[in-house]
Amino acid sequence: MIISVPHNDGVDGLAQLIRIDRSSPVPLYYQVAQRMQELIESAQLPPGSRLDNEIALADQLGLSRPTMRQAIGHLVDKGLLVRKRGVGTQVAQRRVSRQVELTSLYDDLDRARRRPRTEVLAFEVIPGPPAAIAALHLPTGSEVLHIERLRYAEDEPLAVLRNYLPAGLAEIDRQALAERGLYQVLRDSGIQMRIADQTIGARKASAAEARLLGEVRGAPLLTMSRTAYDPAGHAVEYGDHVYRASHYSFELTLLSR
Amino acid sequence: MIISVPHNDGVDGLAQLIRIDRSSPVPLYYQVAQRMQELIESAQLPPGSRLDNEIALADQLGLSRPTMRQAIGHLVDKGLLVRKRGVGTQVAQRRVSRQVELTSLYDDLDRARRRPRTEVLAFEVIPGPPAAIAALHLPTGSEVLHIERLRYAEDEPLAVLRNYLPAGLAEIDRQALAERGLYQVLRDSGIQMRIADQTIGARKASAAEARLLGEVRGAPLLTMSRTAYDPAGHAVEYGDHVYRASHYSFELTLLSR
DNA sequence: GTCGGCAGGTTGTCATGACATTCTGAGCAA
DNA sequence: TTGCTCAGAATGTCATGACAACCTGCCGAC
Repeated sequence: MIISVPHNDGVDGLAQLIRIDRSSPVPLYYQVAQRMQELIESAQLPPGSRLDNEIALADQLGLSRPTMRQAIGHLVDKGLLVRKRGVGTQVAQRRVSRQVELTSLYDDLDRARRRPRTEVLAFEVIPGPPAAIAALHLPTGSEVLHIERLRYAEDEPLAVLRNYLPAGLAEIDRQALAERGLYQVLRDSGIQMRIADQTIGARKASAAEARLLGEVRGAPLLTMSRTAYDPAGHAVEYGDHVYRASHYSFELTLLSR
Repeated sequence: MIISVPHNDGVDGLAQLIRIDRSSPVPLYYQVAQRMQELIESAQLPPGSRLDNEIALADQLGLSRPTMRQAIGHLVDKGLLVRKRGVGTQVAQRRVSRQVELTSLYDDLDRARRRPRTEVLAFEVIPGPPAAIAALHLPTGSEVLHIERLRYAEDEPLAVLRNYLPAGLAEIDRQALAERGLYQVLRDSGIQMRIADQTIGARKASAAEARLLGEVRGAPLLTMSRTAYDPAGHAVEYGDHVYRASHYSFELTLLSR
């Protein structure tokens, strides 16, 4: 009788599914990581399947072991792979839903094909309100660009977005804001965002908010205030947003360690 | 006249502030990373200060460059350091507030000295409700441990916590739950949690919830449902929590890329 | 039959060396 | 004075080699 090897869902020909272009400027480890992520997300590498050991994989792909390890480590950090010393490397059991990243609401809606639309309610340079000044770590009395927008999804009002940016940070066009998300506009201006602090809470809608959002007064709203920083740690944006709780919720993935 | 070197807040004797113990089982890169994190958090390495280059640092500490890079990379991932190719490595401008991790509310309150207290309302094995079954990816009809708790902070009711765990996952003592947080109890049982999916929303309080939490009916509540997975990707816990919006908000730090 | 030790396999850590890429600033030329 | 070029310096990438720590399963001893 033939005993089937337990848990052996191994993929022998992983190397055949990955092509490496050594003339590309894209780093080798990144090419491998990206390709492996595609394979995992397309279920060609199903959850639970075991990879060959690092040395064999590196050998098959014509890479060194550190490079292969770097690729695998990248995916382990993302939670797509699980490594166990003395055992091996497996594809993690579940598909990871995309992490809530430093994206704007607009990008999220756009990806979800929810037909985002934006109405710019205010767009002006003003002396910074104390809350914005404090969040952006600016000297008292500094001027800020104040933006207020009403965001729709599928022609239904969804959120009121108030944002404050240091005046003169970037060339921002009011028209661009009506067509794209703030974060996309910032990125197009060369502003990078690396870290953000968020606070998520809830409260009742004021009369004005209820009117804008098509809710009754006192309806529960989800609130999110966020300060975003560039790679050097300088604050570039402070936002104070309210969402219709009946139409919106935040989804996020936490990684431990 | 002496021209001061621009931006040179360099710390020469970094090596003198770091001691490595080669006989320790703790990896060298980790010893270095941990010590550097201490120095940054204690402002002995102030924000903006520049580190020596990797090769010099490695040399000063008697390490190889890859090891030194691994230590620095660790802190870059945490957002404590900023690396720029061709330029150097600097301490990031702002102090990073602690990331919302896979901690329970109890741990957070305990750390904040808010005197958490727990009242266990329900503790029973039941046939799994559909929502819990789906979240935990269990076969229909499976039994689950159902826990319902009322959490206080400083003798003020704060949240109603409903949790579901696969039956028989761990030895859980009702008494332990009254004294510690669920996550601490799970960790003590050897259950590890690596990834969690969370959804945060808001809604009005039901009559029962309002009574438990000392709010009026219709008061805004913050809701959080979470499914936590162990390193292998198996669901270990599903929680459905409601918080008094007037007393609680979520704070989290997002890192991009 | 059960327990414990041992061997083999796999990932974790660390060192050394080399070259590529990128940024900054000094110095030269217009 | 202004703009361009280039050298220096720093990080980014990759290769090779070696040993350590850990897990699993086999196999022998009791």
